Amino acid sequence: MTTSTRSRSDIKRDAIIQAAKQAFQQYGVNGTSMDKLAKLANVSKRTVYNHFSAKEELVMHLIKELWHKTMAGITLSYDARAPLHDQLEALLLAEIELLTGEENLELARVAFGYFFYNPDKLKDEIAQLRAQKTVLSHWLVSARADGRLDYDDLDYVIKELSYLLEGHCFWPQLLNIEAPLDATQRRTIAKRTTALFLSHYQKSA
Amino acid sequence: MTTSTRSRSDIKRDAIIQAAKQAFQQYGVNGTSMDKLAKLANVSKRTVYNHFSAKEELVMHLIKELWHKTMAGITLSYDARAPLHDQLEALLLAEIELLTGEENLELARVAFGYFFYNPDKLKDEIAQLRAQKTVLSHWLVSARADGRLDYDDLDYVIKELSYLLEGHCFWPQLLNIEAPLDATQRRTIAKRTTALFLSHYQKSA
DNA sequence: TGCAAAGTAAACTCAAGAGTGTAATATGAT
DNA sequence: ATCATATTACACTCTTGAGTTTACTTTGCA
Repeated sequence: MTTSTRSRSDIKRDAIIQAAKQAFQQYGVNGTSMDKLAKLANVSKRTVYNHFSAKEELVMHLIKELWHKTMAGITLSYDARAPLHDQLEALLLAEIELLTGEENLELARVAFGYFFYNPDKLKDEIAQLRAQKTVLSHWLVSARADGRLDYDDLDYVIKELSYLLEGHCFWPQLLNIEAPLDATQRRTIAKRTTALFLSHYQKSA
Repeated sequence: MTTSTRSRSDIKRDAIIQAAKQAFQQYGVNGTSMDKLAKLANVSKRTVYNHFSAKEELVMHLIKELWHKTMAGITLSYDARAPLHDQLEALLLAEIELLTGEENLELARVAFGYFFYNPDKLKDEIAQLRAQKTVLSHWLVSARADGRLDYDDLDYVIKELSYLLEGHCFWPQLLNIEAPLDATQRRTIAKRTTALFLSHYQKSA
């Protein structure tokens, strides 16, 4: 059957992609030669080039694939009747799950090694990333409009929250200097960050 | 005079170091060939190798030099009579100056590009870095002992403060996605971070 | 069985980059 | 003037890695 033919090719392709993902994370794009990659994928070098005409193409493919996986974003909107605390905690927890997700870290590591010395290319990507922060910002705006939060600079406040989360969940893991967080630790961070945030910004009637 | 002989050699040496510092930051260690470096330093390649027997030696020299410059740390201790707010703000501002200092960013960029795929080597360096956080931790311990702060987990609280500062002053600048902060911005961050922190942890006797 | 698409192995080209050897030159001290 | 030392230009070796060529094999389908 046609499925089968397509299948063999796809199996090879997947092997290449898997090997690339793993090798690029571990050794970096520059640290992974196409020969090494082919060996890791149990595939001949020529086959690699039959699927991806150049190394750069493979890199880009990976980044985009991982990016789309990560983009399965958060859906949660402001509820005027529920306690602020619970809502924010849930929202932060969702953000944390996103940050700590293996897909996100994988993406970050590959992209990072690739874009570190190409800040111009990087800026465009970051712009897209920032656009995604809208769930949190919607919630913050709604809560303020509802008279339950009191802050003046939305962007700054978003940064405060983001930096707290990223500091705990993203940078140390990206650099492999801290082990990935388990569910309990993630909950704790969501809780404490919520507490810290609300004790400063919740409107004291 | 001997000074003069030493001088010519030193001039060359300095030129090499300057060029390396600048090139390693801009293109990364791997992105800077020794030929390119020699050309940038206006020095023959052979002279580079006369001063540094290998590229790695040059990299290490740079990292150590920058490290020592950065280590001219902060001196500030807890004062039972002064307002908490003023003390913390001053302390944070000092930390911010350290983080945003060109030396620190230079160090970080070079080290980063170098250690990113050597997490093992990196861990040792980080250990030293963490040991330096003692000024802040002394202050926090003293203020709690004096009954003016209320927190349970010192390490966590230090992390909260560090992450807020790093998020604002370090990571974006490291990645060149945000312009360096001017004095006003630095003060603002110190102020707001102090406010956020104290509204949660100051003992409301 | 036979054909077409995909895969394979290995030798190849080409470029770049680390590091060396050497002979000639510049510089500063005596 | 002379001598030691540092610097230079440049050709060289060696290795690595990207991408190609070619001749051969496997696989699955008709």
